[in-house]
Amino acid sequence: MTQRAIDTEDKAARRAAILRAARQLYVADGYQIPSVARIAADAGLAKGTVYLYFRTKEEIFVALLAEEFAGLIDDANAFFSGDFSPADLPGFIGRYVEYLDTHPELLRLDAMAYSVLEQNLPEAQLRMFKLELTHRLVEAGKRVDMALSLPAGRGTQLLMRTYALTRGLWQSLDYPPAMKAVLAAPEFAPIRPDFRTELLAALAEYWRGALTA
Amino acid sequence: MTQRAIDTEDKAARRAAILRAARQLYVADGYQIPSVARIAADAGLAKGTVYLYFRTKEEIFVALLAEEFAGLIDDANAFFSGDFSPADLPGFIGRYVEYLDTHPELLRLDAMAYSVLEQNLPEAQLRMFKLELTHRLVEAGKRVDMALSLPAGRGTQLLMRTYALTRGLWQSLDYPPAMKAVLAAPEFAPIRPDFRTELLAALAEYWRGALTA
Amino acid sequence: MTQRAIDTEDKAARRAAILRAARQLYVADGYQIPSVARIAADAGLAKGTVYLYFRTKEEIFVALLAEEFAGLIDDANAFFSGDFSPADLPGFIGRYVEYLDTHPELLRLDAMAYSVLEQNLPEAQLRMFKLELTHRLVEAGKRVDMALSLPAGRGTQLLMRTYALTRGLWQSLDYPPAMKAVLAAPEFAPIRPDFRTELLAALAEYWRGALTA
Amino acid sequence: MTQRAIDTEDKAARRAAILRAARQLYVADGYQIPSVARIAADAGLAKGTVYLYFRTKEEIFVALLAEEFAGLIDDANAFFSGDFSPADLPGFIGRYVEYLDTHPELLRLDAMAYSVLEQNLPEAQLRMFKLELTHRLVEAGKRVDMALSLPAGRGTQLLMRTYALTRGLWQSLDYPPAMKAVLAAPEFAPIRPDFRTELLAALAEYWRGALTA
DNA sequence: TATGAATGAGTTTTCATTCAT
DNA sequence: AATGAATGAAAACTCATTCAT
Repeated sequence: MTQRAIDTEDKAARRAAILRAARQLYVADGYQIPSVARIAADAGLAKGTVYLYFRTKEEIFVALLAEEFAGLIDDANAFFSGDFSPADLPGFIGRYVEYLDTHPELLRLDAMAYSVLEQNLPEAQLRMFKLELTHRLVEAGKRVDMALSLPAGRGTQLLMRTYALTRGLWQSLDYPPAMKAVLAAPEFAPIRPDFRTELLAALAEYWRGALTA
Repeated sequence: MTQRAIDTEDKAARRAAILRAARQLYVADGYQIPSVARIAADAGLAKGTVYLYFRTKEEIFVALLAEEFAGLIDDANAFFSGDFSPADLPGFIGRYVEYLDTHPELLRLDAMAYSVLEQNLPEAQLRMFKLELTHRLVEAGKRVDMALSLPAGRGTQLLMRTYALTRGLWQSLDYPPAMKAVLAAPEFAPIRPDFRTELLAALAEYWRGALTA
Repeated sequence: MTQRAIDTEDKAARRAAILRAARQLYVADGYQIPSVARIAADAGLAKGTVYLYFRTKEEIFVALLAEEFAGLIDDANAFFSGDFSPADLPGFIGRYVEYLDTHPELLRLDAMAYSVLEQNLPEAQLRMFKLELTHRLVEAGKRVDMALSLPAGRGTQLLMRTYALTRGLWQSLDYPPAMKAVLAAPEFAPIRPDFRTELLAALAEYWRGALTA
Repeated sequence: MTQRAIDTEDKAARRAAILRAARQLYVADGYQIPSVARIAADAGLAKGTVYLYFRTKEEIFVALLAEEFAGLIDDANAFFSGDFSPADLPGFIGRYVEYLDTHPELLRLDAMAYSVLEQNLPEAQLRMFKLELTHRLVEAGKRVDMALSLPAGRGTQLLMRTYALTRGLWQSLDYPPAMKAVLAAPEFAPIRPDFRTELLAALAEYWRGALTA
């Protein structure tokens, strides 16, 4: 990859390579943010080149998060696009959990977002990220409103609360690899239910409460 | 503070001074973990002295977290101690939210727990922390079981899910000071409801769904 | 050992306990100089107490070295005390090597002497150490002179050169435990003869040359 | 030195500058290993730059030692290269002592080798260092074998013992600058012969004994 | 005498970012 | 555009020594 990326397509490929390397290393390293040097090496680029595509390291990870969230919301959108009746709700929840299950880095990156990224990111970039996210979320909320005949804004609210429950449970139930063995001991059983099962149950309860008059 | 902490009481005071300094700096610094040097200076001690009371920096913050959680759970316990009828549930939720409101650093410290502490903390210390937490939680869960005539274990489950929703919402709705002005703009309204109001509403929905046959 | 050491005997016992602990830890730690805290703990004393017996940490190790050297020289003295004919020389060398073999910390402490102790030790203390050593050495040299009918001073010279060859070979042939496995590979054979064998051979050659007209 | 070392030659110059600074400071500091910060400053580089050329501080000093030894052995090789008769042996010893005399840091660095480097150096690096050293030594040994018609391996042995005697005498006779004045007193005369004279005499004795049937 | 609490100097290494080439 | 050499701030932790009790 010594050649120069002249046209837009090449540039997008470089950018994507950086993001891919960042994601892969983040996961491989046990969810420690990798150094720029490693990301660059993994993407087959020089360190300086990374800074032609992202102004700071945080920007890389924000872009990653944006991608992840976009994927999650798009998937929800797709579900609510077609015909939908309230009876399909369990199907939605199931698919949502399924999506999270097949995108394991999403919730891990997310846990980093609050405590690390938002603190160091220049305001303008955080603003952009949040704005895009809001747009997508509101858009998805509207579809929920329609699908379930809810008052305007209610869908967005439900989705936010759904995601809040999700991220909260994840952080309560996910542990670093080294801890897993330790927590397998029976005295920890109460705090070690399976994340997926727990999330399904909790979301079912929440939605039931939310949609009950 | 050239005086020496000889007896147990004085030592506890020193320990408390370190924790106080750590907590205060963490909040003042915009939720960045402060350096040991700053903690020591703030506590009026030399750097080395801090290491007489805590083996590592992480240990300081784990102790802080343990304190915070203990306070929260104790408060819940107190509520469920006396006579309690299911009709008092809104009162419980209200008090819970109130407690969080008067202990603003709790959720901020908590956000650090997953991403920072669990990665760096020696296994033995993390284990102790989790074990104590589990004990308290299970104990509180039992009281909930009794108060609401629930099957064994259900109370713990409800409390965990309640806290998950809480921490998830907090991370979605809390922003660094610098961002608050930016997000006051109307286009961000959907993602900027007041945390307290939002939490009350979301918990009401969750508990309603959870306790509904 | 909480009692106070009032009389001289008790004091000597304390001092000896410190030296014993220092020697033992030095050997146990793979020849790293242990911290004063560990020495104190191992000797059953408080840290501060160690400083009642030795002004600095270096002083402890110099005292240790002095003990070791005294033992070595005394042993040589004992050998040359009785009737002695030049034909007994191989016996002397054998006994000398034997002594080193049964006092494995001697040469290890010695290797530390030049590079560490002599640099940090206050002049007065180093002076005392060297003076005592010189006295013993000259005394032993005199016995050698007599035993072998050598001109005055020659025995001291021979002993110094003997020890020089010894310490030099030791440093060339001794390795940290971790390296021993590595150096067992055949390509290192030339630099890995057995120390004892090598020393015996080298000393035999040296003395032969030295006593040959 | 804001200029960048792009090509191999410039890089070698940087590396050399670091080594030069390290050597000079080691000697100037009274044979204490200097901090990386001081080495960098002395070499006109930033601290981080040093780590572009050496992975650890120990690596710097091992490189220094390797250079010194290579120089010494090469010099011996040069001597034994041409025609050589056993009668030239005093010439060899003289030249060897001469070389040490003109490279005063060699033996001082060497004293550091055993006690400091071998304890902290990663195994792989120590292995490489020892391997290179062994190769050079064996090579030189072979030349000695040929020159003196000795059985295979005997030359290497003689060289090792020669160096052992050298390093041992050095450590017995070299003192930190502060001590020199003190030891000038007449009572220390027996342990203060001139190193050079002493080494010449001792080596002559050793080689005489070694080559005598 | 004995203790052990307190001190704070001292050092290696990492790594995001810049900028000369 | 791309490179990668150079930078230097930043931070945790150790430990010999002191001295109040």
